[in-house]
Amino acid sequence: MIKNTARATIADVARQAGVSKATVSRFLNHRDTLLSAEIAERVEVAVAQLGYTPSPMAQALKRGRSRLIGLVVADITNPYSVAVLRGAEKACRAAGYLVMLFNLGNESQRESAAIQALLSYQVEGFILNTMGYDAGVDAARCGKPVVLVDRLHQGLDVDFVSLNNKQAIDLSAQHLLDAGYTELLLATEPLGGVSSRIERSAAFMSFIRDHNEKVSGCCLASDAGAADLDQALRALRERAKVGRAAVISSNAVVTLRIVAAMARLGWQLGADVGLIGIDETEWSPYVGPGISTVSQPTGELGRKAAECLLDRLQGRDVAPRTILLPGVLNVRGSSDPSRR
Amino acid sequence: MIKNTARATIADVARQAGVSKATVSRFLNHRDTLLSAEIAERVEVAVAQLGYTPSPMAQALKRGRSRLIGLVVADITNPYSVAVLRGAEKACRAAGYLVMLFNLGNESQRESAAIQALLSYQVEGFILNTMGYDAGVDAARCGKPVVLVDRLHQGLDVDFVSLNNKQAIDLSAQHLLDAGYTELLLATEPLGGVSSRIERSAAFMSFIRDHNEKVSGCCLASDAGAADLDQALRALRERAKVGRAAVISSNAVVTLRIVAAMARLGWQLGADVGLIGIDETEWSPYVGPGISTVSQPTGELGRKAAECLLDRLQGRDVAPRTILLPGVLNVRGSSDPSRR
DNA sequence: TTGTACGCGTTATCAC
DNA sequence: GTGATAACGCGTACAA
Repeated sequence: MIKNTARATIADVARQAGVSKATVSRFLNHRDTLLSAEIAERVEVAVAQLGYTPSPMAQALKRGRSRLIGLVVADITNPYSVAVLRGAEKACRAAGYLVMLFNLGNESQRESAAIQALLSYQVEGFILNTMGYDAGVDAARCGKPVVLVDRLHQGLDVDFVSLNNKQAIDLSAQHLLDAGYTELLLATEPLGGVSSRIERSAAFMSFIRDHNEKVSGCCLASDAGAADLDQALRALRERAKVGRAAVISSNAVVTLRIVAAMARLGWQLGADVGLIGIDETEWSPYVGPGISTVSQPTGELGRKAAECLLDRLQGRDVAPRTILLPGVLNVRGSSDPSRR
Repeated sequence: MIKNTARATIADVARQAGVSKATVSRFLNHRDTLLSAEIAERVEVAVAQLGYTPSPMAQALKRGRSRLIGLVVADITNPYSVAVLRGAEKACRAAGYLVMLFNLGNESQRESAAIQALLSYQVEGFILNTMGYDAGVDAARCGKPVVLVDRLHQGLDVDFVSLNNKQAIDLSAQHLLDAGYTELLLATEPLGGVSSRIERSAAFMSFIRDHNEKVSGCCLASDAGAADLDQALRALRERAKVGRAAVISSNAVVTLRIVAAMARLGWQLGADVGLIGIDETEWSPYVGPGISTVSQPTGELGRKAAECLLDRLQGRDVAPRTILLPGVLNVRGSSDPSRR
């Protein structure tokens, strides 16, 4: 194994090229500030020979710019977060930034610690997809730009990128209604101040109110155990005696819980109880008769988030923007038994 | 919104406490080197008042230690990688290290760039779950410890943590055999020099040889399109005229492809063709009659990888270790039609 | 156009 | 015990 080949420093390059460090630095940073072509040549060669790359650490220390962006996700296990992450990371990389990822593993009390850690590494801005228990505030307080994804933070008036929750819920509910389901249940994780959950519930209740002659429904916001969920589904079907019952699940995690409950109850997806879930996944088409979904434009959400941030990093100081992207309906057997 | 509160520096603390920077530094780093209790008190108070935290950047610059670990994954979309990542990140964090994640998005040519980027941020070591196209070598060349997860790199003799592929394949094949399947197919992505794929294929062929009186089988290593996969499955079933046919898929991605093919062909999982996949997923129990799997101890794999690295970071210089963890069988309907 | 000298925030080595 | 001081690798006034 070859030994510790210490990284070449700017001093090494300077020596090799027979110039001063300042000259090398200038060559690297502002090539426009014309240096004699001959010197430039010499430096260029030296850089190539030594395989020199500037130390971002030292650069960050000197100018405060680290070319680092902090990305905090509540739960990396959630495919939604990963998909958004991919889009954001790609956009940041294209702009010459490196993303430092911090995963909370659903321990929201670690949020402040995460921000602090990232802050200490001089990240220039944040993309936050977290619970928002007053942690993003720390970031904003330091004057670093912040973009929120999917979840608003109380008292934080910054750029926000998200699925258009109202549109997505309306799309789902209207589809269910069109498919002949009349008794609806929105299943979500406990609201707990998470804006997307709250918005989806509100949109759902609003839809129900607006269509109360044709359909009725209610919300189940809980992390309740299996027994409780089974009970809720039984009750739902009970209520639907005259019509047909269906569930809208507010994300992929909940969708899987509903599927598990249906399996326990021995009910057929679509036939016994309809189901449509927000969040498209790779497995949606293959579970039972296929699970209907509303796909989020996750890659695009991530890209937009990154764009907002980069925008501000380049100095544009505009009013906080809210970017809402529409979901797309994927109809499958779980909301249309005729399909299988 | 409150303005740019610049981070407090060690100099600020020193001034506030009426001591020198050196004293503050000593207080922070080696508290053992006794300082007068009175001074220690003063510094402690000043640190608290100013909410001072050392700048990892400056520390890294000075001592070369960044408390950063570079983690490169081939594809963050792969749940396996994410699960390993979680385990590793947790262990690193517990040891006071921050993980910098780099996702290749399956563009293996970016591997070298990733290592370079991470290297420039002075990461102290690497955990690599990548194709291994001679990139880890860069890392090792710099004398930084490297741990490989799941995939060996040619010419890189370092710590290696992985599923025991032979055990996992034997477990799968034996189970299929016990369940009455006699014509087996191992479906994998193109081998392409990826050690885990190669090992799984080899273990499979070895199993077939060792049990050739009871069972026969072959490998399908391809990223072939839908038509080709369908064709391969038809051929498989053809060969199994006298007995029953089953597929072992070498990871979750391939499992989903097989499921899709079965759906296209209108065949029943388990009854028409058996299936068992390496990699347990959250959806396995709910696709068709449930998909049998071999779960990898992903969290543990990540933890072990981190431990190996931290070990060397603390100076232990031992011979490269190979840690193989066993898989666990989850029998479901896809390999045991009686279950549903 | 190019080089010198200083400072970014730390830590380590010396004196005191 | 404690305080100057130099250095880590870099960027940039300033002088030349």
